[in-house]
Amino acid sequence: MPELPEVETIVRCLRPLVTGRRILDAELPSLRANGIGSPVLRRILREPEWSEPGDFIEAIRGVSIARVQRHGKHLVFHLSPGGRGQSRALVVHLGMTGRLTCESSAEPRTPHTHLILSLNEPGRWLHYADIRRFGRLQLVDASDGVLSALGPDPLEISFASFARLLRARKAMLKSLLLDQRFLRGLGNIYADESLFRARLHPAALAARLNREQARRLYHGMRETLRLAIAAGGSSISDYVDGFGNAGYFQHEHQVYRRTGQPCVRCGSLIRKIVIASRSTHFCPRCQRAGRPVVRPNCSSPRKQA
DNA sequence: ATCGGTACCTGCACGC
DNA sequence: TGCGTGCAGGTACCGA
Repeated sequence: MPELPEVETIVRCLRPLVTGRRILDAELPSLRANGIGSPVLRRILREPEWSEPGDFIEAIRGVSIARVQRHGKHLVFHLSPGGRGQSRALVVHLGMTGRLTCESSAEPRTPHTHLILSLNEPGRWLHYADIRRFGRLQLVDASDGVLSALGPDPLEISFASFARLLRARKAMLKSLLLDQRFLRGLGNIYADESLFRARLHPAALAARLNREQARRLYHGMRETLRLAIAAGGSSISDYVDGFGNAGYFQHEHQVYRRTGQPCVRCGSLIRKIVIASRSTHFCPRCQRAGRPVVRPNCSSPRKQA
């Protein structure tokens, strides 16, 4: 699942390969397979102003990629000229199984390849594939504010600001960390790993944290993300970087998908519960801080592995 | 403000 | 072997 560290890894792979390159052409293989107006493609290409996918191709043909940035879990390709005197960008969200890779062929590598961009560099194509099609491609104007609804980046926010945000929210920590309007970039893996490092119970209420606990969460979250980026992200099922290589942070997970295995810190067995409709992994002994006195009905215990 | 539930979507593990 | 079922979780949306 591409979360902040995976998207950051992909951006770092692709940046030197595509920056300054011109998009010579774009192909939509699912268009060939499903026909014009296919609902499949319309869902992937989130762009209500385009009446036909062909308009999307027309809009990015011939433009250059000025720079590539990560914004939360989104990849942002800034385009120039943007058209209509605007500053435009191609925004890519990889959903759960999305892959964005640099390839040496224009031929789709998988049956789930949805977009292929040919660049003005011999033997260099950008492929977008997504098995489960939760990912989205979107052309936006800089003024659109599509990305401005997201919260601050966890690696950029100061502790003072983070503590202020926490105090203002009553929600459970796990729910909050998954909320992209609160912080942008964390998903299920790194929310669980961050809470473990911070030794905080996932059902603890944000506003009830004391300063020391807030500080542990702040640093636990940032350390987790930095280590994950250094390891090239976590490859659980589908994730690969811009070169098609798997990451290896999954080998360093301390709680995520380790249900029933001993805690690396105390040896207690890792438990799995459900919070915010998401499987949540934690150590019942290390992560007592802030745990609810009465177990909330939304965190009913599930089967142990 | 915050929650649960549902929809979207495919591959895989599982039990029978 | 083959079939049905549950699970995985990103965002969007609805209703409470």
